[in-house]
Amino acid sequence: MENNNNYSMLFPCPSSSTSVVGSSHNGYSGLNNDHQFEKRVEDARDGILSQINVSDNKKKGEKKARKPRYAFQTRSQVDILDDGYRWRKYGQKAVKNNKFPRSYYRCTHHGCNVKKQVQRLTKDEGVVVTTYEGVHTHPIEKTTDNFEHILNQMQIYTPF
DNA sequence: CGCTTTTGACCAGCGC
DNA sequence: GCGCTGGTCAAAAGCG
Repeated sequence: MENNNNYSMLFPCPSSSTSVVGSSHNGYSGLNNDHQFEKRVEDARDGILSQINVSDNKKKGEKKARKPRYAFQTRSQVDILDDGYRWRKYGQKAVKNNKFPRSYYRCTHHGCNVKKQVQRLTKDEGVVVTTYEGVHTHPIEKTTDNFEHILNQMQIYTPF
């Protein structure tokens, strides 16, 4: 992963968080290929979940099939990190530990019930924690061009 | 006209 | 048993 501090012109969106997912959807094709990346992210999820964990089953002694959760921290000015899929915001809640509200997004796919939640750190506004829930079973219909740029501006922290 | 976003309320689960 | 936090859904408004 390359740590590029340049992320100013990467996002074509002006400043609103609505136009990104609504009118112009960018594309990519990396997440599915970055299994190793997800693995690390999965590990990091545990640590992050300690803060945002709610009612989900624990890691041990679970009988039911838990949905894969991938959490990663991203350095971005914008909360909305377009990964190529269409996301519909279905809720927003504020967490006590964070002064910033957490946004809940859901994939608007037909049968694709992938959920995504974005949370910012109170300490560092520039750090955005994105947690993906579920796996996309639908191919991406867009180009990787934009996501490649986004990846460059993404600094994945793997302290574990 | 369609789609997405927004805010509030409700429900569920867990803790004490 | 009650309270609290977190999560989800619902209805309405705005924008493209």
